[in-house]
Amino acid sequence: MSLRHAMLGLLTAGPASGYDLLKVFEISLNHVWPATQSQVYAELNRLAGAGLVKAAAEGPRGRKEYAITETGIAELRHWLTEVEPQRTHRFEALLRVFFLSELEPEQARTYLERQATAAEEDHAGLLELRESVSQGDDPLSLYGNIALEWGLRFTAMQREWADWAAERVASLNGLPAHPTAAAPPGGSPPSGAPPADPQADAPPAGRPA
Amino acid sequence: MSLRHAMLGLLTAGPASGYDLLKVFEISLNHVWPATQSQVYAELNRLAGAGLVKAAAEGPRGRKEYAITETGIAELRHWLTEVEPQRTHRFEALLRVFFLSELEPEQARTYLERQATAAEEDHAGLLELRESVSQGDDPLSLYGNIALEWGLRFTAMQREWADWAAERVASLNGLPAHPTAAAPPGGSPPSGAPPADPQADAPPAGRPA
DNA sequence: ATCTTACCTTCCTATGTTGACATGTCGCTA
DNA sequence: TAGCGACATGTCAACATAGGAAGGTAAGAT
Repeated sequence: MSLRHAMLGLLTAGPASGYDLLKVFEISLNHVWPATQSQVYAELNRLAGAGLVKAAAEGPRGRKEYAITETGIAELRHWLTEVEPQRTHRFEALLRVFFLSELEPEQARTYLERQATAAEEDHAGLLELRESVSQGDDPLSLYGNIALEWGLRFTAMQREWADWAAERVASLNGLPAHPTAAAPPGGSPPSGAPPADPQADAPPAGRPA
Repeated sequence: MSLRHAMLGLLTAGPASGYDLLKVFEISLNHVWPATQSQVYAELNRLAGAGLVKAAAEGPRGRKEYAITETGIAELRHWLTEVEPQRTHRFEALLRVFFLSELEPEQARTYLERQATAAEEDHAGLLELRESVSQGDDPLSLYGNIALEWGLRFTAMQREWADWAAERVASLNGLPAHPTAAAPPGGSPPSGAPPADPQADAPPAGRPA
């Protein structure tokens, strides 16, 4: 039940309405723990029923603000410290890789290259995000920055892996080499984007001691 | 509906029963796309109803083998090439990071250190897996290797990030430095484990061009 | 000969998740 | 002042996921 705790966590920053929380989910939590409107409102009512949050104020258009209670904070802390995080994840993009042998090698390479592009776009988006919040008057909190850093490293890793994999598929199938990533339509090379892997044959992951 | 396609994908390797598929999910697909028994059997029936697989044989103990049909293969290819992979993921371990400010810095560091340990264990498990399959008579298929490489890079990244984050939390809160990872109980340093980040202040992710 | 351990499927309940639909309010502006 | 867009909540049906109970069969070990 992570949704519940995500909402409790958001409410520690101050009272908010379902609508407010929804915005946060859409904007900043979307790639970490997506939630829909129906989930948020329903969970808010359950949370209130369980005494973990309480209605704090009523606003203009039927707006209802909720605040986290002491019980709610205790529950959040308990979750953070005592409950084991779930270890299994679902990676649809990776699942597909297992079955890429059903396609022609060139199609497989196309798929991997698309993954690389997508990862690079995500990476660029996060870099922008970092800039925009750094310029605000108060710097992102420590933990916000740590989470952002995770995103940067993850997207960089994805990009490098997909590039490596695409090249491997190509070279093992005698496909013509691609012109080392067609220059982006913008013109000058974007700085801050993770560079492609230098060599394609030696995976750098399981490093020697 | 990725479960459906995962099952189709597995059936391209040859006919199998629900039980067989279940084993594959438990053993090799568990960290990519977990599935339960109730899901697998139910989906198999739906798949058969939709003509994407067909009952191929009846075995000893009520065992029913299914084989993928032409329609099924076409559907799998369609999914691989035409359907956009889902871009949003749920990372519970990362979600928690957003709310770590609710804890004492030392507790937050403990959490991050546990993440680092878990990532290292996962990494070690994958290295073992790679050894065990490399020693088998036929090498893992190209795409199996590519997926495995993803896992190795992912766990290495997680480990490095968590180490970095734990140190950052400590240093920004004046916590005593830990003795650079207590020596593992085994004795000699394990080779193959990803090394800790050299310096703790300069995140290497958003590399300059 | 019996016992245990896999093998193998079906059914059930509870919970989580999605997407759509329904409903209404307030503030701005053409 | 009419209309539009943002604000704001609620409900519903369908599907996905988790976990377990129940039931039975075959093979191998003691």
